[in-house]
Amino acid sequence: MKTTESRYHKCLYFTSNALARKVEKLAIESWKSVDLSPSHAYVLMVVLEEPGIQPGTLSDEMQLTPSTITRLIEKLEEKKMVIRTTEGKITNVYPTPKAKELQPELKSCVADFYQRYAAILGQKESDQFVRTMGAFADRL
Amino acid sequence: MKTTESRYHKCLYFTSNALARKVEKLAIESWKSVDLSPSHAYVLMVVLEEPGIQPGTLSDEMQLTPSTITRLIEKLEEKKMVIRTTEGKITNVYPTPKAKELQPELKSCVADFYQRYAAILGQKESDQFVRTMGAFADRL
DNA sequence: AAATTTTATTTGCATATACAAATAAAATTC
DNA sequence: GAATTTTATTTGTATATGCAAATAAAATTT
Repeated sequence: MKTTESRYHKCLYFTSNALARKVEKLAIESWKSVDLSPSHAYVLMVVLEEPGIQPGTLSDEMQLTPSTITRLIEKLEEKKMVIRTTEGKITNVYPTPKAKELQPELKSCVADFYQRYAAILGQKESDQFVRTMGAFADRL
Repeated sequence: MKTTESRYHKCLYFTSNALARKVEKLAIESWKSVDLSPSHAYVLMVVLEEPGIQPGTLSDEMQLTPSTITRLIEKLEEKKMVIRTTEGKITNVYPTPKAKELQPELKSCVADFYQRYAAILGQKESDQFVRTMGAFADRL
């Protein structure tokens, strides 16, 4: 009897990547309606909640490198969702009116995404799982 | 009081990606000694365990797309770690003697990686966590 | 206040991955 | 057995992300 299908399923590397890829797919579906990737949508939502936030703060909060944040913001700027103002060495990122209009829709994407995975994984179980995963991630 | 640092930490999208990025970094360290990325090392290890394995099987097992598997194999071929033989529409991937020599070293990288995260997260806790994560990933 | 160091951001480049299309062979249907 | 469909793999292209270097401004030191 072959057991190939579970050969590396016990490894943290394999498993965390496989999970992230599957979650990514699910998330893409949920944010399709706003024509934004999940990453872009998250950045935008943070900017909406904290207008004028600096890229460095976004980088810290989202645990993405500054260069990645720059690229995400550039794209959002192209889409007229945010504007950047630079004064000296600091940059502030503000949502545009267009982004503010979109905010309810973004919130419904969050809700849709949550519904999707809670439906599959269970509400309590998935909540607990996300908490645990967050705690493990913080420790690494 | 600001709570920005945990704003999206409750979301499966954010958390699974953050975890995967951190695990990736840890894994890169562990495989540095064999000059292979974790993905390449995993493919190679599967090929070593199952010489002649087909790309499609690797794709199924590793839950990566066929095109990604092709690229990973190409790189391993450049590094003279595997050879491909094609007969009709099927391709078989075999480890080279060089790869076979490296096998013990690869195994010690796996062990090193496990040690690293078990040291941080705890052995039992991390084992349990990986099992849980695998189960959730399978359900998605 | 000039020189140095630190901080914030962006840019250049590299890598991993995916999707869709292309290719080509095998299997199935008629 | 010819035509069609399915299967296996590769290729072209796009995206997300990171690291290291470049820029440039602010803060600190001397």
